[in-house]
Amino acid sequence: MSEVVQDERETRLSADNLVRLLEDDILNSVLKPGDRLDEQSLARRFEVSRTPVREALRHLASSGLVDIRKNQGATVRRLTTAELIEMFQVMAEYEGLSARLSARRMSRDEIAEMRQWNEECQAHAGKEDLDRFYEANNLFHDTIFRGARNVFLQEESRKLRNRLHVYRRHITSPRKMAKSIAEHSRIADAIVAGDEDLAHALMRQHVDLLAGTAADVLLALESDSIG
Amino acid sequence: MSEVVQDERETRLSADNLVRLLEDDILNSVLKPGDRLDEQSLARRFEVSRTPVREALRHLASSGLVDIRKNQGATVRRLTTAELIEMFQVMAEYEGLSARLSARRMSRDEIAEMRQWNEECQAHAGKEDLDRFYEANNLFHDTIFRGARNVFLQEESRKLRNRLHVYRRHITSPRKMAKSIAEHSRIADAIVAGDEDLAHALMRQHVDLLAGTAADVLLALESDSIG
DNA sequence: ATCTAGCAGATTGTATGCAAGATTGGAGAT
DNA sequence: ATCTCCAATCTTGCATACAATCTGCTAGAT
Repeated sequence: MSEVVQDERETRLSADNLVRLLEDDILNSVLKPGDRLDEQSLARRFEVSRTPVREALRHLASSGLVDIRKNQGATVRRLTTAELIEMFQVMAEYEGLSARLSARRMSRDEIAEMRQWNEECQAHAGKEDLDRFYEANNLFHDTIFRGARNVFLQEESRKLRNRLHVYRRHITSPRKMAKSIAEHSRIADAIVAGDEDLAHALMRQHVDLLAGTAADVLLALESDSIG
Repeated sequence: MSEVVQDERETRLSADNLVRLLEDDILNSVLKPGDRLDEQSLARRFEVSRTPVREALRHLASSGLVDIRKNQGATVRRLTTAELIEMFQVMAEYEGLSARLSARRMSRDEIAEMRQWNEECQAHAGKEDLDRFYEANNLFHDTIFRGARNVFLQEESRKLRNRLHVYRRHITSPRKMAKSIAEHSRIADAIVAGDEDLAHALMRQHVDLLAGTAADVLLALESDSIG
């Protein structure tokens, strides 16, 4: 055994890998909003020099997950309530569009898959298994995004969902699950029927938890603290 | 005069400035889709080292304007027809949402401004001044984005509009100007009336030049070449 | 003549050194 | 005791050096 014992990961990490690793840490709340991302510490932790770390941080910055301020380093981005509302509104629009496009383009297989995931939602809702419901719910929506045949939309919504992920979990409440499942059913029906306007509208309403005037009220309340 | 004569720009460019300069070059077609972005050449041109150039390129890559492939350098991203259609669909959704939100929130001043820009559109359309029409048209839409009070939406649509800019100019045809102006009027009316659903729908239709089934046809034609 | 292998040049990816700006802690003054 | 100012330390930003990979050309074989 003369060889040096390697880390579990590959021999060496590169900048691209760092992006994913850091992204994961942020999404899984290992790194929390406001946490400082010190270049040297990260370099030591991943056993690379500062250069690839810097590049990874810049990348994360332009995808919105971290903040970089000149000569003051990077921190995990903290979202204000106002920003969250804004993002949810856009997310609702993405989802609405995906439903509209799916109503035009979805394949038989995907329709079956979509219905399958909603049944899974129902199963986990029955057992009040929040985490698994959340997961099945995501897969239901994913299927509709795939059915939309719009890679750009899929990618943009993926990025946005990543940014909202941490905050989104807390919103899923037990009693809303039943309501969600019923809404899923109606959305699925509209898609199968090819009624794109209905699919769009139903999906928008389904996702936009803060629909109606609630958003406007909160927006007014917090508008000073937007920075 | 013992001091060294400085360049017209500030004494020194930093990575952040580079992002904007390169962005401008791409948007103004100084750098065309497919062009190679050599790190050393750019470093010489801007009189900095490769490090900030690399950071700028990574930034542009994650905002979608350039492609970076490992060990093969950066090129100005070239969009396929299919990708363009996808992006226009999303852009239409952004615009639709901005109209919806403006119908709820737009101020009196902004309403006046919005109508002003459409009159400007009309003036330039009369003289068949495509460039100025294009500009006034953009400002009309900008006003609605501002009226929506959603910074995130505004920023995302700005990024997307940048990416589409080069391709978009060519789409504006003389005879479509009159139609646009009429549609602007109806959108403005819906916003003023506070009819968010109508504003949303009208704006979507207005922007989605490839609406209806045209997109699907082209998508089917090109779907093999999406890579 | 064409195809392949291998070497030379060029370009990107990473590491490290150095300068400029920011943060923090303490000493002195009020 | 608290506030202010200054300096030591630390961190980031940029430059340069080195390593790894890719590209393109040439030479040789079939």
